[in-house]
Amino acid sequence: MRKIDTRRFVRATRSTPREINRQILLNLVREHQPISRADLARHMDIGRGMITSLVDELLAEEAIYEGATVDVPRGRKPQMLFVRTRDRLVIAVDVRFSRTYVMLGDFAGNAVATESFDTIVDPKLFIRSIISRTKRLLRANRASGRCEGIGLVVPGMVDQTTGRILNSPQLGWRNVDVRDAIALGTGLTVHIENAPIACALAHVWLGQRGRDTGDFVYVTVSDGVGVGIVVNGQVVRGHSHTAGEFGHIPLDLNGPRCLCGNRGCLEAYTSNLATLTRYLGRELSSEETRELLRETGLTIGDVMTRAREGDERARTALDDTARFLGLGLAMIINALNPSQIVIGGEITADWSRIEPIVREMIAQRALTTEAAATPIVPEDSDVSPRLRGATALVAAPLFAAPKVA
Amino acid sequence: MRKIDTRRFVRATRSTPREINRQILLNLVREHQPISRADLARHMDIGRGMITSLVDELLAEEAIYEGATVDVPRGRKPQMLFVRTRDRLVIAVDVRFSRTYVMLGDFAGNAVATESFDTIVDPKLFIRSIISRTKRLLRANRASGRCEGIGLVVPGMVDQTTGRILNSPQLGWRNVDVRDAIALGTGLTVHIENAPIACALAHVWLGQRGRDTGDFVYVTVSDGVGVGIVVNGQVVRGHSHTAGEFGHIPLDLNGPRCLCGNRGCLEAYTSNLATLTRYLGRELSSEETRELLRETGLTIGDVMTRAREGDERARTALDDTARFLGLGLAMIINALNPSQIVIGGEITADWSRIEPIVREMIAQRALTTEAAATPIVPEDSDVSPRLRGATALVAAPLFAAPKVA
DNA sequence: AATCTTTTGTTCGTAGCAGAAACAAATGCT
DNA sequence: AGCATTTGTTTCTGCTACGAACAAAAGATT
Repeated sequence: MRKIDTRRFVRATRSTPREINRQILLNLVREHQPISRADLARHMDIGRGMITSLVDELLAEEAIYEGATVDVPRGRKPQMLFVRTRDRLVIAVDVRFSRTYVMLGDFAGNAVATESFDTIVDPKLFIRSIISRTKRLLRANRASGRCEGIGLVVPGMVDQTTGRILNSPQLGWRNVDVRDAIALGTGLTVHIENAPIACALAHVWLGQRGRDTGDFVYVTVSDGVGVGIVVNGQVVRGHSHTAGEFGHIPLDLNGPRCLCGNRGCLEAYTSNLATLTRYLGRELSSEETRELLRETGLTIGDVMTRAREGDERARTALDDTARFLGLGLAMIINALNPSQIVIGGEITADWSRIEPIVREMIAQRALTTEAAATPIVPEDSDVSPRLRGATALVAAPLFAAPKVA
Repeated sequence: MRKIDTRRFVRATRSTPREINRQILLNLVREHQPISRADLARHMDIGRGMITSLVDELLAEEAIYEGATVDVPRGRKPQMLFVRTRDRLVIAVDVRFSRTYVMLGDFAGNAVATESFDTIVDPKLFIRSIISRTKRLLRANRASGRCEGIGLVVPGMVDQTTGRILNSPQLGWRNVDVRDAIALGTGLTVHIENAPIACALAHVWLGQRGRDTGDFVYVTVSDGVGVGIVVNGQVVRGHSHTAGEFGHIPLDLNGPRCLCGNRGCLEAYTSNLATLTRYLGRELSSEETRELLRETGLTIGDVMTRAREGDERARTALDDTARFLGLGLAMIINALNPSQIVIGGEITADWSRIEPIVREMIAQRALTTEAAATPIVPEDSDVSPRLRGATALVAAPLFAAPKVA
C-alpha cells in the first residue's frame, strides 16, 4: 500500500497500460528466456494477439530478438524470444581510493575489455582521463554505436537529482559535478552511484534469475563497511543520501577510535583496516599504523593466508572480526528483517571459517527463530561486484517498472 | 526505480489509467479540499472534461461530495468538492498489556464514542467481547450502515497475508487468528497491524496535510521501544514481520539485562519501565521490581512530575533516558537517514526538557551536518496515536495508489 | 496421401477511455 | 444589452486492450 504523493505524481495517459505491459513482458523474457509468445500469453494471462503487438514493438526497438524454433510434442513449433544483451555495451567505472578500474562490458555484466590506472585526485584531470579512456576503449573495440551509457561507482554520497558527488572522504571530493561533465565529453548518458548501493543494484538486476530480491541488504566489508538497503524492490538512499551507514553504529561507546571521529563504530572493529591493526596490536586511527601498513604492504589477504597456515594471532584477529561482524549483522536483522544478507569483500574468500562465528552471534541477538535463520550469503561473482554495479546502473533503468501514480 | 517482480506483478488493463487517475484525483481532493473541478484540472494537467467524468464516478460512489459555490473575482463560481469523512465510520481497537480501548470514530480520526475494558487474555473470549462491543457501539450510535471496517492495533508481530498474530509477548498470544474470526462475527472487514507500524500509518494518512511523509521513522517509547519505518511512501514490515526492532539493538554489550534476554538493548535503557527502575535504583528484569511497581503504582508520569518539582533523582533518571534515546535515534539516522523522526509516548509531554539532550547526542554521532539536523518531532495528536493508527488501517486502503506492474 | 488435432502466431472488429474542442452556464464588467 | 471570463458538460476522434476468428505449422490418425 503506497500513498500517492500529490506534489510529484505521474498521471496515467492513454498509453500507460501499454508501457506497463510492455515492461512486464520485457522482464518476463529476461527471466524466462528462451520463451515463446504463447508462453508469455499464459504467464501474463492475456490474449496472444496482445503479445504479438507488444513483441513487434520490442523487436522493432531491438530490445529483444527472435531465436530458433524449438521441438515440442504436438502442434506448431514455437519461436523463442531473447533479450538482447551481447551487443549492448556499457562503460563501467569503479573509482577506489588508490586505483580506478574501467571495464567495457555487455548488459549481462560480461567483460569485453578492462584496464585500470592510479586514481587521479584532481576531479578535472580525473574526468578528462575517463573521457579519453572511454573514447579509446570504444574505438579499439569497434563499439562506438553500441555503447548505451557509462556507469560510475564511487565511494561516497551521491545526489541522484544533480548527479554530483556530495562528499567522498576517501577521494577528498566535495560537491563535485562528475556526471554532466563526462556526459558532455563523451555524448553518452552517465549514471553515478555510491558503491554499496550499486552492488545491491547489481545483485537485483544481474544476480541469478528467479531469485526474490524484493528486500535484502548488501554489506561490503573492505576499507570501510558499507551497506546497501533494498526494500519493496527499491533501493533506500536516505533523505540526505546517507542511508546505510550501519558501519558507524557503535558496538561499544568506549571501543576503539574510528576514522569518523567517534568510538566503537562497527567499522572500527570489522573493516579490513581494523582487522589488520588488531592483528598488529595497534591503534586504528593513528597515523603511525597507516604508515606501517604502507611500508610493509600487508593486506587482509596476507592475514587470511597466515591464518590458514596456522598463525594464531591472525586466527584470533579474523575470529574477532567475524564475531563483531555477526553483531553488526544482527543489528541489521533486528532493524530491517531482510529476506537475506549478501556479503561482499575480501573476507568472503574464507567464508566457511567466518560463517559459523557470524551465525552464532546472530542466533544470540536475533529476536525470533525466523530472523535468526536469515540467510547470510557471500557474493559469488567472478567479476568485481562494483563493476557489475556500474553496469547495472546503465542497464537497469531500461527494465524498471514505469513510474505511475 | 523499481524492479518488476515477475512472480506477482499486476498487468495493466484497459481501465488501469482510469483507476490511477481516479485515485490521484481523490488524493488531490483530500489534500486540497475544498477544491473545484477546474483547479483539479490544472493540478493534474488534464482537460476539464476528463475531470467531470472522474468526479461523477466518485460522486456516484459517495467517496466525495459537492459543497457550496465560492465567490471569485470574475467568471462562473466554482463548485467545491470535499471527501466524505464525517459519516464514514470506523471501529478502532487498541489492545494493550493491561487495558483495551475501543473507539467509534470517523475517517478523519475524530472520536464519536469511546470505551475501554481490561484486556482479556484468552483469545476466544477476547474476540467474543470485541464482536459484541462492536455491535453494541454501532447500534447505540445508529451507525450500522455507515461503518466501513474494524482496525485493530496490537503489540506484536502480525502476518498481513493471513491476518494472524504470530507472536505477542505482552499478550502471550502465538499464532492466533483474530482477523477472520472478528470479520465473521461482525460482517465487517477487519485490518490488524503492529502498533508502531500503525502509528506510522496514522502519521502518513491522518497527519497534517501537505506534509511530506515519503520517508520517516516513528518511534514509540512506552512499555517497550517500537519503531515503524516508512520508506518510499511504504511501510517496512520485514521478511518475517519483525522489521523495526531497533529497541533490541545493544548500546552496550555489558549493559543492564533486557526483557528479551540479552544485555544492554536500547529498550533496557529508554523504555518507561527502564526509566522507572533506574529511578528506583533497581534491576530491570527482576520480578521484585515489577512487583514493586505494581504495589506502588508508580508511573512514568509520576517521575516526570517529580522531576518538574525538583526531585534530583527523577531528573537524572529522565536525563539519562534522553541521553540513551539520543544514541538510539542517532543509530536510526545513520542506518536510514529519514527526513524526520516522530516520537510518540508519555515522555513527549516533557519534550522541551528532553530534546536538547537528544539533539546533543545526535550531533555527536551523526555523520553529516544534514543528518545531524534531522527533525525530531513529538507526536502532537490529542487522540491516542494507536487509535488513529487503527482508523488509518481502515481508511488508508481506499486512498492508496493502485498496485500496478 | 488426405484429414484431423493441436498448438502457435496474426488479423480484425468491438468497445472503453483519454484527449481535444466545441458548447452551455454563470457571473462581473463596460 | 453585449462582452469577457471562468466553470463545467457534451461530443467527437483516435488509440489500444480485448476477444474471436483465422492462418500456419506440425504430428497423429484414418
